[in-house]
Amino acid sequence: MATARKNKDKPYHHGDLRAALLDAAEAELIEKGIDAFSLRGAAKRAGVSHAAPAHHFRDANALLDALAAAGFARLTEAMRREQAAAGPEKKAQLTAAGIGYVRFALDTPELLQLMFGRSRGKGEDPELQRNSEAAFSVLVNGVGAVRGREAFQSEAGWRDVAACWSMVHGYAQLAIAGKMGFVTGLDFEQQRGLIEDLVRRALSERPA
Amino acid sequence: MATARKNKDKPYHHGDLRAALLDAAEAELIEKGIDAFSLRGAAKRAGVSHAAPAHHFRDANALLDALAAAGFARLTEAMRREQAAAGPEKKAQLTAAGIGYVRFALDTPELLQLMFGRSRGKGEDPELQRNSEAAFSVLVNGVGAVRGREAFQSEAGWRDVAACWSMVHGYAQLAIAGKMGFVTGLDFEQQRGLIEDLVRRALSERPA
DNA sequence: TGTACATCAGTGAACGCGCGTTCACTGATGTAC
DNA sequence: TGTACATCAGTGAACGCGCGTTCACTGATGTAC
Repeated sequence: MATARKNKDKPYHHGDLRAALLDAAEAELIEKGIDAFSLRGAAKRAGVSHAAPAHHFRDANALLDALAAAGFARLTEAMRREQAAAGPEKKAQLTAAGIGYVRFALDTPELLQLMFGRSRGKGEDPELQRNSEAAFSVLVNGVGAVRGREAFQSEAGWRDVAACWSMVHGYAQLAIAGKMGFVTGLDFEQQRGLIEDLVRRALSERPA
Repeated sequence: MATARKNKDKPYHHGDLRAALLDAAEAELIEKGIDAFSLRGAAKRAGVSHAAPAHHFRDANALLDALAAAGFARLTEAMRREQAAAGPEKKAQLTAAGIGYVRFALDTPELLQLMFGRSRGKGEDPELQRNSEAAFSVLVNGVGAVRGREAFQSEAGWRDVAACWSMVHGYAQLAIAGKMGFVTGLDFEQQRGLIEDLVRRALSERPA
C-alpha cells in the first residue's frame, strides 16, 4: 500500500531504495560537490544504513555512473522540451535545443560536471552510454533537419555538429564557472538572446 | 652552491621547495586526477616530509590555487606563442590564440579542469586572479585588433569575445572528454584546420 | 676572523576523522505444498 | 487457509586506509658583535 505508516515504525524494507538512492546521491552531489561526494552521505540522506546501497549498486562509482546516466536522460528531455515549445522552423528548433542544453547545465551544474568530467565514473555503464548517445542524437538530428541529411555524407555536417556542441557546451561551462558576467546577467531569460546569437554563429558557413 | 651533493647526504634545506612542490603537485594532479589529489602525495613526490609544505602554503587549497595560477600563466604563454608564430594578419592572430588555448588544454587537461572547475581552489588567491585576467585580456585584445577597440563600446565586441571563448573552451573540454572523435583524429595537427573553422564561425556576424 | 644567538625550514610521531567495504546477522516477503 | 522454508533487503559493528593538520623537535643558515 502507498499509505504511509507512522514515521516512528518505518518499514524494514524500503520499497524503491534504488530510486531513492539516486535522488539522495544527487542531493549529496549538489550540496557537497563532486570532490566531497560520499556513498555514506548518500545513504544517510536516503535514511538508510551505509551498507544498504551495496544491494543496489556494486560500488560508489556504479552509483555515480547511474546518476550520470540519469543526467543524460534529463539533458535529452530538457532539449526536447525546448524544441517542442519552439515554432516549426528548423533553425529555431536547433537553437531551442541549445537553449535547453544551457538551461539544464545552469540548473544542475554539478550533474554536468559529473557527466563530462573524466574523474569519477568511468563510462562502462551501458545505460550511461545509451543515454549519452541519445542526447547526442538530438543534436545530430537538429543539424540534419537544418542542413539536410546529405550534409553528413561529407565532413560539413559533422563540422556543424562540432561547432554547435562546442559553442553551447563551452558557454554553459564558462557561465557555470562565473566567467560570463561581462556579457550577460544571471537571469536565464537575459541569456536567451545571447545563446541564440551563439548558435547562429556556430551554424554560419565560412563567410570569408 | 649549485653543485649537487651526493644523493645520499641530501641537504637538510631544500633550496627552492616552493617551486619543487608546485612541480610535484602538478605531477600528482596529472597522475592521480583532481579527485585523488593529496597534499601528502605531492610532498612525497618532492622528496620531503608531509609536514614540510605547511611552511610554504597555508593549506592544501592554497597549493592548488597557486598551481591554478601557474596554469593561467602557461595558458597565456601558449596563446602568445602561437600568436607570435602566426602572420601579421589580425584574424589569423586571434585564431592562433585559440589554437594555443586548445593546445594547452590537450597538453594538460587536468590543469584546465583545476582552473575552471569550481570544486577545489576558491579563487581568493590574488595571483590566481591576476593571471586569469591576463589570459582573458589576450582574448579581448585579439578581438579588439580584429574588430577595432570601438567594438567594445556596444555589446557587439563583448559578444564576439563570448563567442570565441565559448567555442574554443567548449571544443577543448569536449575533446578532452573524448567526445570529438566523430570529427577529428587525436593528432593535434589534424585538429588545426577544424579549430580555425570554429573560430571563423565564432567571429561571424549574424548572417541571417 | 670567531662566537653567540635568533630565525627559519625541515622532521617524524601523533591526533582524530570520514571513507569504502566486508561480514554475520535479522526482519520481511513470497512461494511451495 | 496454514505452515515451512528459501530468498532477499536491510542492519550495525568492525576492518584497515589515507587524509590534513598539529606539535615539539632539530639541523642549517645568517647576522650581530
